Amino acid sequence: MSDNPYLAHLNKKKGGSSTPAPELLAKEPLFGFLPRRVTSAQVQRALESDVNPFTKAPHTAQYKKILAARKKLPVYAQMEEFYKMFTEHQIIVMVGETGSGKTTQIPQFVCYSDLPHTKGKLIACTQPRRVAAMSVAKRVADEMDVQLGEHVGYSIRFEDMTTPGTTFLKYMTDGMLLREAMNDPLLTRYSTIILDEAHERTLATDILMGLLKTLAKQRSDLKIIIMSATLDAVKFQKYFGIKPKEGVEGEQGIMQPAPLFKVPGRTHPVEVFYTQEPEPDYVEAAIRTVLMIHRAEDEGDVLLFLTGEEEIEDACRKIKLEADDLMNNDPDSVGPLACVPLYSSLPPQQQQRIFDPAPSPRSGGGPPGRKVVVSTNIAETSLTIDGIVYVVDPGFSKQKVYNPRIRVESLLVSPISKASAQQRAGRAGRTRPGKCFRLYTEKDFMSELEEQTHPEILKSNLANTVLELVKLGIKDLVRFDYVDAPAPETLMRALELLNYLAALDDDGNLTPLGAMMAEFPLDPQLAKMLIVSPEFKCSNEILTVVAMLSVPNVWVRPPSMRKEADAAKAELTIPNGDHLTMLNVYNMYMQNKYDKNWAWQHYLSARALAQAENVRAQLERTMERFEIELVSSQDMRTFYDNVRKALCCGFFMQVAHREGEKNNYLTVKDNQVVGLHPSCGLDNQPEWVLFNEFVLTTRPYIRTVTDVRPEWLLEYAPTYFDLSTFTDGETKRALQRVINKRAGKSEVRVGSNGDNREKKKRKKN
DNA sequence: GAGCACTGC
Repeated sequence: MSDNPYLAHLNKKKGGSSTPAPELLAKEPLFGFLPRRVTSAQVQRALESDVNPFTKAPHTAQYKKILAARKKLPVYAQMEEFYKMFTEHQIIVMVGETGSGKTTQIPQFVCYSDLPHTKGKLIACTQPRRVAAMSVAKRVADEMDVQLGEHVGYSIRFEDMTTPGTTFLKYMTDGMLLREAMNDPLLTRYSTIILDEAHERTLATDILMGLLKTLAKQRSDLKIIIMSATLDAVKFQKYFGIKPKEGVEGEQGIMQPAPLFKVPGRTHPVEVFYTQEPEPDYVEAAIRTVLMIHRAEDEGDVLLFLTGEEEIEDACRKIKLEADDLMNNDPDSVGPLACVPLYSSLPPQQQQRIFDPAPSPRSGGGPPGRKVVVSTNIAETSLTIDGIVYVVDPGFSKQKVYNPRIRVESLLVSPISKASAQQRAGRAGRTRPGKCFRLYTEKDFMSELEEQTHPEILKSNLANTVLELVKLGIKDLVRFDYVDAPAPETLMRALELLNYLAALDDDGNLTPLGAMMAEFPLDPQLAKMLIVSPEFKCSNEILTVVAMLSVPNVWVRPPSMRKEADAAKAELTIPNGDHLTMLNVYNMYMQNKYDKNWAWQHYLSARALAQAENVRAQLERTMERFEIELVSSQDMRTFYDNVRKALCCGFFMQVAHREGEKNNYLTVKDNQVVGLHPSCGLDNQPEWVLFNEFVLTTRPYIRTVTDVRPEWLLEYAPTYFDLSTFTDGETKRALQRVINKRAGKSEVRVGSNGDNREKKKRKKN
């Protein structure tokens, strides 16, 4: 038997169902607990104990206080039902609406059943976002009366707040668990894995669901809980269903859906209103509705959902102007209004303003003030604002769309799903009964909106994901058991890219280079150029470029100071490439670190630059692990050329050739007509450019662009630039000329005809 | 001569 002290006792006594002596329980609250066979009565007794069963320290007064609050959570009342289901099944789907306490309580329930601390195992609970993983872990550590980072911890990128050997309950981002799976495909450290917020369908959660479904068959000791919102539960139940007679010849197993554990939420009712007719201009209608609420509805704050920064800032200005007018015209019935914008690129300090209280009445006894938060989707999932009573939902959000044919992800304002509309409405009922005004007709809601928002896996470029899956040992990507399978063309595009980058061989097997690439938290193109950069004596520089490309835009351009911002940018610009400018910006930032105001004075985001520093350090550690040298060229004549050459090794598939005159480029092979983005710092329009991204806004643009030489492309990516694979056109002819010229040059050396001399002469002019 | 919905490694 194991060295489990509780079990050891049990074996001596033969049978542990009789109630143990109180003195024993006082010292060993977990006495008599059988792993995975505990009852809610046992657990409740342990919870009431004066001794912490995990630390053996006496419980604090705070513990008792929190416990009293926990007992009021809906999920607490269903503890017995939970243990019964958990004991009997390997996989459970759980539905718990907001306020049910599922995220904090269920993992603790599992701890008492798994007793992971006696077996050196852990329980993992994944979250789609870092802040959630951190804050929930803190809360649960308090509830369990332990230090955060000891028995209960969290693990997110850049921060591992766990103690190996001590931590047995770990909250983590879904991406982190996926990373761990790449090095331990059986996830042997875990006794139970809980995927929380599965309905959000992040890429990582979707891949994890596929892995866990397979893993459940290989590891009978592993338990899995999928926690989600109501609408998705049936889909997950079916996906994780089992055929009882699977494998038995001649038997047609009947699919048994995974059991559902359902816990009610604790929210207030929200009354939903629709418009009679469709609204032609949703922004105008939204502003009108907010003002109507302000004039006619009882006290309570308003949350308005719009799609982006510009729209939000614009709406805030208009609402403020009109609300001030209303108040001045009718001070006895209309109170003051504060309008607060909210979107992710807003500095944290300004984001905090959403938590400010509503303005007070202008005079004692006057009409109350009201706060209006105008937000992107960030307020739908990531941030909750208490005190919201009214929600205005125009029914749109910006959504990512991926077009595998031209390999471009773009953002498109699109109608939201029913699930999303429901989530938005719910934001009105967190503190008291509320109202939701939908700026579309009920008929449109019923018949036009999709049930669910498309999962990320259907909207993304999967190059990264495919590399991860191959690293995970998934052989047949097309037949992998996805919850929702991506378009075959998306997978083909990803495989093609990875093959050109030599991460996969022609049979789709991972190459040693690909295995290394998969270890970097980067897109494959970036990982590739980082790994090859020592060959060009510029790994220090490429590491910086890669870090800068991994963080949000560092340039700040306030609408009122565009000229100044552009001038500041011009001073830092390196004329033959935006990538080189990024390198320069980072180096200048590091040189001026003693000056706290440097970033601000140069219209740069200090936050983004600090992030780049952080990413750079993390990538540097991974490079050390693989003994990839950090080197720089001392020769200033070749310094930037080396960087440009290394860029070609990763991004040779993202090259465009100038055709015709003003700002007209054609992407190589895909033949998309694009223009240099206005933010581009190139001083002329070079014939060949390499770009980091292709964006589709008012017209197709390429952004973050560097001037490259066609000779480099032919030399470092001969397979991709094999001319027999090109369609006829100016690009092919231009490349052919380069090849002819090179051949000609070598012929000149052996003494050649006048044609080549003629060509050389032309080139000089 | 334009923009950055939101996450994550």
